[in-house]
Amino acid sequence: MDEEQALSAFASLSNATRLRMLKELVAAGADGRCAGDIAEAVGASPSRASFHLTCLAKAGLISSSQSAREVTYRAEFDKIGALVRYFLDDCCSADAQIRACCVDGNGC
Amino acid sequence: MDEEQALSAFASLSNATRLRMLKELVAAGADGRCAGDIAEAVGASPSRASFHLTCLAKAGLISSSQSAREVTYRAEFDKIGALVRYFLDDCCSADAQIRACCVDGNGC
DNA sequence: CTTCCATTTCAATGACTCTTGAAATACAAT
DNA sequence: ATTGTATTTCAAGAGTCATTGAAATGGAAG
Repeated sequence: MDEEQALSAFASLSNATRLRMLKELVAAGADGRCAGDIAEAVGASPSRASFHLTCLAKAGLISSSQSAREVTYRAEFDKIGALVRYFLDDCCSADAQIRACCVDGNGC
Repeated sequence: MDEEQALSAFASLSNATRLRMLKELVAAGADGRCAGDIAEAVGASPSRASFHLTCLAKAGLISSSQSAREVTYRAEFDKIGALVRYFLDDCCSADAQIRACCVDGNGC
């Protein structure tokens, strides 16, 4: 993960529709979910859903695969973890207070 | 931390100038740094620096205090940690693989 | 082969974001 | 008082992003 990828990922996460889509896909696990289901889950029109899913995919946070006429999207768990790690280590200098906050959740 | 705050925070982090500013401020620790120093560190004009610092402050990731004619900005360590925690817990369903990735950094 | 379904692409529009330089504010020093 | 320094505010312009609905693609089923 480099700065450019991180910026793209953060831009993806700065939109409510996309954040909810990612949430749906993480919850769906390794099997993922097809485009139409995700669209319905977040209340987006097909074209709007496609737009935002493409954005998340370009950022590397999700991936897609086609089978028959359905397109299945999946969360890229490693990439998501790598983003958090990049942020904690490279942007936040591996600061102990920040890490304690987000790992233990001790009163932050 | 709620969704609206997280979206605002992610939007703040999606710009290179601001991401670098945050990095400077985390590295600077609790004492923070004054606006001019931050501007110089990231290579931004005064007005551009002010614009981006205001953006980070509105998102709650940094705070400011004025003394004489200098304005000192500081990273809000707790808020930064809370953002990461919100992302891991609420957006990523506290997923174990993602957490392992970002905490241990085991091969992600 | 025609119709249906899932999804993407496209074009148009409006809204937002970023940058720039100039002007304004506010304080300190001479 | 005047000058200088630190920072913010403002207005204009370019660029990017989001939404909409219509059209296109491509596979499945009758």
